[in-house]
Amino acid sequence: MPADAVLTSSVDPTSDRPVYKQIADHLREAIARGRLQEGKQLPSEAQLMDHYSVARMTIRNAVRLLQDEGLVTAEHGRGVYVRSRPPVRRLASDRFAERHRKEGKAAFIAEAQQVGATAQVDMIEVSEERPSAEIADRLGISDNASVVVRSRRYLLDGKPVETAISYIPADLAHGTPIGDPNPGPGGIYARLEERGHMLERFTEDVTTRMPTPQEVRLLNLPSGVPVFRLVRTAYDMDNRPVEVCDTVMAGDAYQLSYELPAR
Amino acid sequence: MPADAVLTSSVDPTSDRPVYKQIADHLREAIARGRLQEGKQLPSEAQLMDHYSVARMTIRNAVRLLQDEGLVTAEHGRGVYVRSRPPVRRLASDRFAERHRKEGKAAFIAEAQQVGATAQVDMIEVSEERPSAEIADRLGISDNASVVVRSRRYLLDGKPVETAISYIPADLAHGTPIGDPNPGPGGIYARLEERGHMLERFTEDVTTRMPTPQEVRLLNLPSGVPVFRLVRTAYDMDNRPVEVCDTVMAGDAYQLSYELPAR
DNA sequence: GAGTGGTCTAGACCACCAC
DNA sequence: TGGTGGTCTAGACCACTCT
Repeated sequence: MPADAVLTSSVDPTSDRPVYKQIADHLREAIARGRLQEGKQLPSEAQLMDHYSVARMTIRNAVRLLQDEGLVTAEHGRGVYVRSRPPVRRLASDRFAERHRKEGKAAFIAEAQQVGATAQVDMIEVSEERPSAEIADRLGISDNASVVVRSRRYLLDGKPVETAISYIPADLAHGTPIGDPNPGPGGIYARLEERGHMLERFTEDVTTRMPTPQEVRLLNLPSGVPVFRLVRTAYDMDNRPVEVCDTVMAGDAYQLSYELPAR
Repeated sequence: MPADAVLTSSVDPTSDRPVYKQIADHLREAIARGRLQEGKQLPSEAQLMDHYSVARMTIRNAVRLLQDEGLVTAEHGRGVYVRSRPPVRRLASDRFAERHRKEGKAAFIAEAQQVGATAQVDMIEVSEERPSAEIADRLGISDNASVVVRSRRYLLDGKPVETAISYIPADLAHGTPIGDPNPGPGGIYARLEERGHMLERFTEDVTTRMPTPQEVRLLNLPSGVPVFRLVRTAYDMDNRPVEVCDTVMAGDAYQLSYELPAR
C-alpha cells in the first residue's frame, strides 16, 4: 500500500509539534476514520520516508508511538498492521455462584465451550511453599505456615489469555487431593466444601499495569497491551479465607462485569 | 549517579539478545533488587553510553523499554527516575450502597477526605445530545432520543485521576436540576429517586487499554500507565436503566474491589 | 553555562518473510 | 531475491532544568 493512498497531508515544519508526532497523528487519524482498516497493512517505512521526506528513525518513532498505544503491531519481515480487536471474554460477577460453580479449569472450559471457543489449560504445576507476605496476609495465616500452590495457564483458541496461581493453606489441603495435579470432580472448591468449609463469598481486587517481560512471554502479548491483575479470595461460612487466586489476564481479552446492589 | 555504582555487569556481544535489551535487563534488575530505589535517578545517558561503550540510540532504546513497562519516567532536562507508585485509591463494591450514596462529585470528595486527601472536580460540562449507539443500547432507548450529558474530571491532591461522563435519558431529567451544572444535594441519584426512580442495582463493566493521546493530556499520564474504562449502569426498581456513567481512570491510581456471593 | 533528555539525520548490517 | 522491520553507529542541534 503506497503511503499516498491513505495519507493526503504532509507535516508542518513550522509547528512546535515534533514531526514524528505529526506523522503519528496522521496515521492515527487514518485508522480512526477507517482509511486504514483493522488487519490492513500500513505503508512501509520506506514509503513513509519517501512520502514525508524524513529519515527512517523519524518514521520509526511515529510507528512506535502507535504500537505503544496498542493501535498497530509490527511483524518482522512482513509489515506493520492495524490491530484487530480480539474477541473479548466477558466474566460475569456470578460466575462463582453455587449453581454453576466449578474449579477454575472446569469453569474455564465450560464457559469457553458455551461461546464455541476451544479451551486449553497447560503449564500446570503444584507445589507446597511458604507464602509471600501478601498472600499470607490475605489468607490470614503466618508466613511461616505452609501453602499448597497450584499454578496454570489458560488458552482460548490456542491463544494464551491468563495465568493463575492458587494458594490454599496446607492444613486445609492435607488429606485431600488438593495437592494433586488433578483435584477431582468439581475442583478444589468441591474438596474444600466436602471438608466442611462451605463457601460463603469471594472478594476480587482488580488492578491494571503493563506486563513484565515474563508475562509478555507467557501471554504472548503484543506491545501496547496492558494486563489485569485480579486477586480473588474465597471465604468460608466462618469468614475464614480458604483460597487466594492470583491471576494475570491479557487486557485485550477480557471484560470484567460486576453487579452491585443499590440498597 | 555514575553508572558503575549500580551496574556491575556488561553486555555479552555474542548473545543473541539485542544489546539494548540486555542493558534494559540490567537496569530492570537493579530496580527490582533495590539498587535503584523508588524516586532515584538513573545514570544519565552519557554515563550509560560510557559504561556500556555503545551509541546513544542503544541506550535510549533500553530506557524506552523501561518507560513502556511503567518502571521509570524521563523528565526533560532533569533525568530519568524510578517511578514511585502513587497511593492507590481503593474503590469498594458497596460504595453506591444506599447508606452512603451520593452523586459522583460528593462521593468522591467525601471518600477522599476520609483518607486525608484533597479532592477537586473540574472541567464540569453539561449538555443535551443524541446518544452514541453504545450508550443508547445500554440505556435501552432509541439513538434518536435525547440524553443529558454530564462530564467532569476528578483530581486527588491536585493530580487528575479520572474523567467521567454521565448519560441520563432526557425524559427523566426534564423538570429536575439534573440538566444544571449543580444538581443539588445528593446529586443526580437523589433527584432520580425523588422522581420515583428508586435505585435497585448497578452493573459495572471494566476493561483496560492504553490511553489515547487525549486521555494522556487529561489525566497527565506518564508513559507505561494503562487506563481502566469502567462503564456503570444504574437500574431502577422497574429494571429500567436510568443512568450510564462512562469513566476513564488512571490505571496506577485505583484498585477496584468487588464482593461476590458464593451462593 | 553545564548537564540533562528530545528530536532528527544518514548511513550500515542483520533477520525474517514471501515469492 | 527483494522487501520488510530490527538493531546499531556517529554525529548534529534543540529544549529544558538547575545553579
